[in-house]
Amino acid sequence: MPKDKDKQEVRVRYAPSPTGYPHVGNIRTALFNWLFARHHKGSFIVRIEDTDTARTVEGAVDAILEGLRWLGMDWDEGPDISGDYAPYFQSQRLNLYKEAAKRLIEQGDAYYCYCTPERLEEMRAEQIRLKQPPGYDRHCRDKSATGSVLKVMSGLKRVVRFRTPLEKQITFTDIVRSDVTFESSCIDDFVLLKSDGYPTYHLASVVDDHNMGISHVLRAEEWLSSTPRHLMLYDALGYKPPQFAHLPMLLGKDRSKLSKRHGAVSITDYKDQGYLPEAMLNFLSLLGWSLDDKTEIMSIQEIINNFSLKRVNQTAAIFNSEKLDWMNGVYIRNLNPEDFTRVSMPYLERDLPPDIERPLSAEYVSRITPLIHERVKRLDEVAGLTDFFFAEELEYQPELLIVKKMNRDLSLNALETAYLKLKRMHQFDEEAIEGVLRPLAEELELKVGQLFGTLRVAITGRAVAPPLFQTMAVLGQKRCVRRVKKAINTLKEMPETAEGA
RNA sequence: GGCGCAUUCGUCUAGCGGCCUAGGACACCGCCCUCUCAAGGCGGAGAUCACCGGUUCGAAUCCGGUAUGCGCUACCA
Repeated sequence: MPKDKDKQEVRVRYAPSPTGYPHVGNIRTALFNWLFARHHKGSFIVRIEDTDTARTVEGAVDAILEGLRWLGMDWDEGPDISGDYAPYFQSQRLNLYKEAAKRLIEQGDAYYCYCTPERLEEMRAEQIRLKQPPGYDRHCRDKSATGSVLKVMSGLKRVVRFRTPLEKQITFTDIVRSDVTFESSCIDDFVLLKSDGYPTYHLASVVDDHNMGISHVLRAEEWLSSTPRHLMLYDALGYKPPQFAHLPMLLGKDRSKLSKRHGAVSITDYKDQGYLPEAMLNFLSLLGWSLDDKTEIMSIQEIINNFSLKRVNQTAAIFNSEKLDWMNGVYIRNLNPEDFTRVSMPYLERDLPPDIERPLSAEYVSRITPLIHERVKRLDEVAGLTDFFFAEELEYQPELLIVKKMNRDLSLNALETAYLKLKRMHQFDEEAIEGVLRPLAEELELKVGQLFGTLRVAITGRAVAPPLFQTMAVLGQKRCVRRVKKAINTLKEMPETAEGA
């Protein structure tokens, strides 16, 4: 047989359930599916698994799609754009599942179960008490169907359960974990159709993956133990199963499943904190996958070109945001000045104190942002790093004005001398300022660090700030002179014996 | 409890029988650069490759067991 015969088109799917925010672990799964599809020039499909009516959250679908869009992941078929296998909401495909369930019942591979939740709970409690493996006791498995007509007529709720083969070995080859074997004797008669008419994940995903022509199922490792159930369903339904690849999970710092108490877990949180989508995508791609032993910073295209399930590892990874911060800094520094200003703007508008006039001047901002560009790891730091450029008046912590190896009088003298010099300047650009201040240090017999440090506090109100001369040039002569004056006054109000911080 | 998967520096990872006295990156420490902070450069510390046996001339790499972690064991996905 020619090789190409069994080479099928790659069709993968991301199948989130809209029960909350788009979790990064979940998004990482979406990413691997997307990378796999794009690498193989296949299709990436988004399918909404809204079969749990109780847990469905309003707006969750939009948030999920928004997360994908933000990262630049596009889909070929999905809830908003439809496609050849529409609809892409499972809640709109109920007939398909019902038909499948009906067929299984007729074939004898499934049956109605009338056990009440109360009975099931009691049964489970008893099993746990007796240290038996919990699971459905197959109470309704071999009940004749004749009695059920009466039960249905009397309004009794029922579910459809799979008639799990009692003794069967299920072996499959997982792309990332190779051969895995399960005994069907350890699997109970799981529910296929719930009493509300909705399918469980097991039935719905099998029916849809088959109907939508999915070639590879790439999902998190937590699904590994469910795979034999799915395989039995494929078998009973006469479907050819797809290939499976179970991806390593994402864990929190304490090695437990990543959740809200570990901090930000929603992809939207990362956007809000000022991570660039390219950095986020690069970082996420490296959680469980690697190109080689050294390459880390890669463009989306490079990742797509090189992505392979062969290089996906089997170990769960701890989501470590320190490294993300570093990587985001790299991406920020790689931005050209215009782009950095552009991406910073929304964060400035959002984070600067409310008393600062809006909208911000784009021209003014574009003169400030280059001064902090290489210092930023996250865009939500930008406002805190630059607020003194926008404030009219500064409030000083007096002790900051006395830098190390200085005292009150020395500082006062330095500032007063500088004040006079600055006031008299005709040109106020970076070179001119440096031309005045550098000789001044010598004149005052101070180290440049002492003079510039003192001035830095006077000009910015803080001990750590962007380079002095550039900062002053952006602020302008008037404001600089005014601030130095205020610093002088602040120092004068201090007792003569005052010490620096 | 049962079943399954996993186990290399604190973290992300490279490694697929000899290239490993285990490589890279983040974080950390030191030095250089320097007006502070960053960025950058250089250097350092950090992993008896979970443990115990076996196979082999030779094992992080193959096999078995143990331990630990994680997952599943719902009318949740």
